Amino acid sequence: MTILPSSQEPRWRRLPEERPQQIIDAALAIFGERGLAAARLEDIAKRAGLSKGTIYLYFPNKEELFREVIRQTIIAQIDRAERELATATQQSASETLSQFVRGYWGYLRSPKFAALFRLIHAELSNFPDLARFYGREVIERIWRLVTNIVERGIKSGEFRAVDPAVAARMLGPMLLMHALWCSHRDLFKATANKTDEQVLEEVLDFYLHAIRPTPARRVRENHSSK
Amino acid sequence: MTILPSSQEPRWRRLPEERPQQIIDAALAIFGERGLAAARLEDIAKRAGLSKGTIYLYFPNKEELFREVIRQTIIAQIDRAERELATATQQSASETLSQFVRGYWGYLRSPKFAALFRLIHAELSNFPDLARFYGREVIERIWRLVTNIVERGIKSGEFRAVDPAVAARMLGPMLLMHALWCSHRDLFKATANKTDEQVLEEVLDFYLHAIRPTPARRVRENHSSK
Amino acid sequence: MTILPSSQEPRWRRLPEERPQQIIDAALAIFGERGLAAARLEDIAKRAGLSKGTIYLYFPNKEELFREVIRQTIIAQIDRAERELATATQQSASETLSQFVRGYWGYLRSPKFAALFRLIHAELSNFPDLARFYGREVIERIWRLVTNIVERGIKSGEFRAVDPAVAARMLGPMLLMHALWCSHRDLFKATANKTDEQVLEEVLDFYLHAIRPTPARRVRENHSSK
Amino acid sequence: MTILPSSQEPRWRRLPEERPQQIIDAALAIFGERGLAAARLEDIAKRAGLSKGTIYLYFPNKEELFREVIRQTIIAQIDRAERELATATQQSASETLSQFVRGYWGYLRSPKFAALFRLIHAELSNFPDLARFYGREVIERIWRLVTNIVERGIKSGEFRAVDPAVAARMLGPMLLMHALWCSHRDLFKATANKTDEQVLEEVLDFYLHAIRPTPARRVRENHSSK
DNA sequence: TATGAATGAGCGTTCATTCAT
DNA sequence: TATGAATGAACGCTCATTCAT
Repeated sequence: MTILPSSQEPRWRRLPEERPQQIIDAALAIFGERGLAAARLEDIAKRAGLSKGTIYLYFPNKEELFREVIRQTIIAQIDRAERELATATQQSASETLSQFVRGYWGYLRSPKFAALFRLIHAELSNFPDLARFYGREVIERIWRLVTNIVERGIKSGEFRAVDPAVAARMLGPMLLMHALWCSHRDLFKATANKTDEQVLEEVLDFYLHAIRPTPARRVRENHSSK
Repeated sequence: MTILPSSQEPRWRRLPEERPQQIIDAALAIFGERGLAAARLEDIAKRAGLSKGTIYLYFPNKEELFREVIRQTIIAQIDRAERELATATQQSASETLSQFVRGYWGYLRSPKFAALFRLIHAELSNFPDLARFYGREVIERIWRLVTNIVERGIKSGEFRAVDPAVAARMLGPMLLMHALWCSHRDLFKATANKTDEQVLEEVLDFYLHAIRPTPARRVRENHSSK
Repeated sequence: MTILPSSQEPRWRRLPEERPQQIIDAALAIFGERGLAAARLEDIAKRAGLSKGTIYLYFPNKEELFREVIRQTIIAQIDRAERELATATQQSASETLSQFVRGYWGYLRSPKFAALFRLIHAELSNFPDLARFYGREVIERIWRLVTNIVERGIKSGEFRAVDPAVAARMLGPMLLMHALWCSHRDLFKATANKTDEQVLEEVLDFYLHAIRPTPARRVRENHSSK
Repeated sequence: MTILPSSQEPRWRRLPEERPQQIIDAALAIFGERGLAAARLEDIAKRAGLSKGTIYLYFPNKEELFREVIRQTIIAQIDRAERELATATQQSASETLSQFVRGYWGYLRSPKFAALFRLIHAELSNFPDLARFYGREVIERIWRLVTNIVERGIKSGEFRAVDPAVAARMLGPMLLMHALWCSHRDLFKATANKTDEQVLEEVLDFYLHAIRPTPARRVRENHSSK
């Protein structure tokens, strides 16, 4: 910005505009590790490279910081998802699904998601508005998205005639829990000796099997569950 | 101090042996609501109908109480599961699976599980030993159990030739997340207008579809789960 | 209470029933010295021989402690005044007045009053309810009391025909400010080399002169007290 | 920094010389409302239309600012009084007294005095030097002034033979407390339905009655104030 | 065994003070 | 000269833990 930054311009000190995000990032990390109550403002400040008091220049108190952390993280995740989907070329439903799953998996495996998941669940009862926001803007959004893909697959004959809304509900849980397990391979043997890619493929494969077309047509099927 | 009332005191207000369990039950409830850090010993005592100091007669401190709560709850869950399985008559794999799922679902929908799940996840990083214990004794145990059932089903031709360990890993997530959603119908539209039974059937049906035999060979299937 | 307090009964630990008053006394002293905002709870606790946390067993917070200190101090002053007046034998108005003034002066010269006066005035705007309470229960009460005495004196011919309510209003200020000055002889020369008694007599004498009967009629009296 | 706008800048936004007084005025107001400890530098700055840091260009710290506020306010009051007295034409002692009282009353009823009074009393013990300064330069000065007037009145036969120093001490308290009461008519019924003028007249009248000549000698009095 | 008053370390929050711009 | 972002010491308040009864 400045023209001719003379050689000894010593330092630029972080821009105040970055502060809120710096703090939110640090806070998400600490809150994620310790939970709301056990997290110490001092640690958040230290992690953000600031002093305790500075946080209060940008957030009125710990709880509001927490809310903002959750809100921002949710919003960031929505934005990310939307940007990703925007670039999705239209292919077969299976391919679309596969592409979506890979993108989603990337997010589920990030530390930000792990923290968010823990916080949302741990504080569900104390912050019902945040939980509602999360349910509406994240869970349901993904659910509707997958529902659409499945619907398309059914129409095209790629998938069997499941209730798309029901089928869509099954995908998230499998991905999510497997991602959590992959984040703690030391704790859960199930995924201990598999790579992320393997696990992902197993989930996707299993899911596609569940919605693969029933071959029959006229073939005498009677496996109607229940 | 009191003079005289020597021999015949009505001495058994409550069996002291019950105390620890009383406290643990109260603690699980409070910890489940508030989390470890935010839970107040005073509230736990009140809920147990005792006074604060009494807790220290049975547990050395808050953290140890927490550990014991988690341990006991996990152990109780294992016992319960084993007792349940002991009574299981051996039938087709599908029927066994169905029966297991129904029993498991009952547990997943109980408030004790909800509390345990939240606590384990919230304190994962602070109590890795508990998390490991949980992973080993609960997650893996169930995983192996389902693996066995699936293996049996494959052998009997009821299920397709999946990797049973992989297939087994898929069941828990779907049940668990759906149980959580059912516990918060106000937050998640997906299960809002379904009964628990409907949801359970949907999951089971979806799961069985995923492992139903590939019709390819010959179209002679007749396993109709349930 | 205990019969036969055996010799080595080691200590009786202060009775919890005394705690609130202990704290209030200490608080009045510290608040009086430093004011509400500058007083540190820790100092109040130390002065009461307790630890910081103990205060919170009896008062919900600093402000409420302050209110209670003021309330109690006001009430104690009212009680004291009423007890004193109860023993007052009915004599001439002058004598009654003199007796009242001497009693009031004793209170005005006590450190409790000095603290109360400072606090009430310093926090007037922040605690209008307390100020109102003080005005109603202390200032006005004394005012009415003196009004009555003056009225009696007028009827009996001891005093001139002043408006008794107006005359009554003049007494308090003179006593009060002189008491304050006497509490700070180092600061105010005016009372530096006089004893409390002298000052008191001067005020009383001056006041009685102000309401002494106008000689007019024909009576030629000159009972100037003292 | 800026290139070109060289010579003709409109350079005198506000004279820096005014700054200290601006700050002192704002500080007196805020200190008066909140007290020393509870007043926030930020609020003082805002009230002065400046930013927090600027105060430190003129005062080394909060306490020194406070001292300066008190000192300046006291000095201003002295100046004001002296200027006023300088214009006083010499008349009868009663008239001089009356004139003085009216001027003094005007000051006592001003918000500046109310603030000063509260602050001096609230911080008496923490700033004994200021209290001494106030006692010497304000209280005693007025005391001596009134003493002189009374002395003159005694000599002229307008007043009875009181100890002028004693009589002088009685005036301030009555005026001061009545002024305070008039500032809080909502709190003190005594002055609720009187105008400032009425109250002032009542005080003056009462005071003059107290020092009116004793009729004893000969019943030739004619001073009746006003 | 059970109580609950007392303690004091610990943390959230405020705000006087500093300092780079 | 003026700003206001940043700091960190200080203090109110909480609550796990202790202990006399």
